[in-house]
Amino acid sequence: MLADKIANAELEVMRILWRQQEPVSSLQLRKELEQAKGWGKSTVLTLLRRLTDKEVITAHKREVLYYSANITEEEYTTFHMEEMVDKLYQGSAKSLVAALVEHGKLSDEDINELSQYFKMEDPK
Amino acid sequence: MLADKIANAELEVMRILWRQQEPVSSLQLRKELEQAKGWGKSTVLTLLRRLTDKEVITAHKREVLYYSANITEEEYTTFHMEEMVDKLYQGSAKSLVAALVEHGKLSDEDINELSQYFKMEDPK
DNA sequence: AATATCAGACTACAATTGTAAACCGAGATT
DNA sequence: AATCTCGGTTTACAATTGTAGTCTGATATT
Repeated sequence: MLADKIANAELEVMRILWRQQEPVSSLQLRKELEQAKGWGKSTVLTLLRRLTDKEVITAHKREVLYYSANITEEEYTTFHMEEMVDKLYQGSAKSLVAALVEHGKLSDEDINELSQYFKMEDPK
Repeated sequence: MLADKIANAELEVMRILWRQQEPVSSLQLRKELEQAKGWGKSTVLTLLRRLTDKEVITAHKREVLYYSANITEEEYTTFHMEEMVDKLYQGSAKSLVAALVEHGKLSDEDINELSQYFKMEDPK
């Protein structure tokens, strides 16, 4: 519902939550993000608050706060993919794929695998 | 060079410039954008100034100012596509295409056409 | 010449974002 | 009891963005 607008920095937080199935404690989030991104404690907590405000995540109180995502990574990803297809390729996913091929972003193997994949799809 | 960060509103301006081959006058840009987006004169001129500052477009003085893009739409599109593949699919264009298929964003026809297209690619 | 018009420059201002310092209250330590 | 620690909250602050009002100088009009 609320893939509203997740800022880039906020997305880093989401990534960690998505990689976990269970709620993640503020402590762990801080540890990972201070490590990975060099962010200070306040920075991480601010991002968590903003995400909570946006209702993208929910906080559960225990000894410390635990956070869990309200949207799955796939929901978010899909949402943005569509946005980009609309924005950059006027809604034509085909154009996007064609452009990927043009620019050599798909290797021969990729194309082979995808061809196979295509055949299996749409069993209609 | 400078696909730096084109804001969404600025992108609307770029679209018009890209659809034209020749430089476009401020007057025409204003007319089209006031029409299409309901923006006021100052808004359009501000966007033009910001794009000029970012060196994404160049202004040429005549009777009025004429603007032309410094990057092509394709350059911009490619840039952002890559960004998204990295950001959402850890650099795997294949995953992106697979997701498009999963989500039914590619019709049977699309897939057929693309299969053909694939075969013709990579003549290596 | 006096004045109206209008393109373009300058200024504005709230919302969002990246990044964090300051502070506060409860539990741990002396 | 006094103090230290440390999660969590509040406040901060510059940059970017969306959106535009105001000012200025040149050209057009009377």
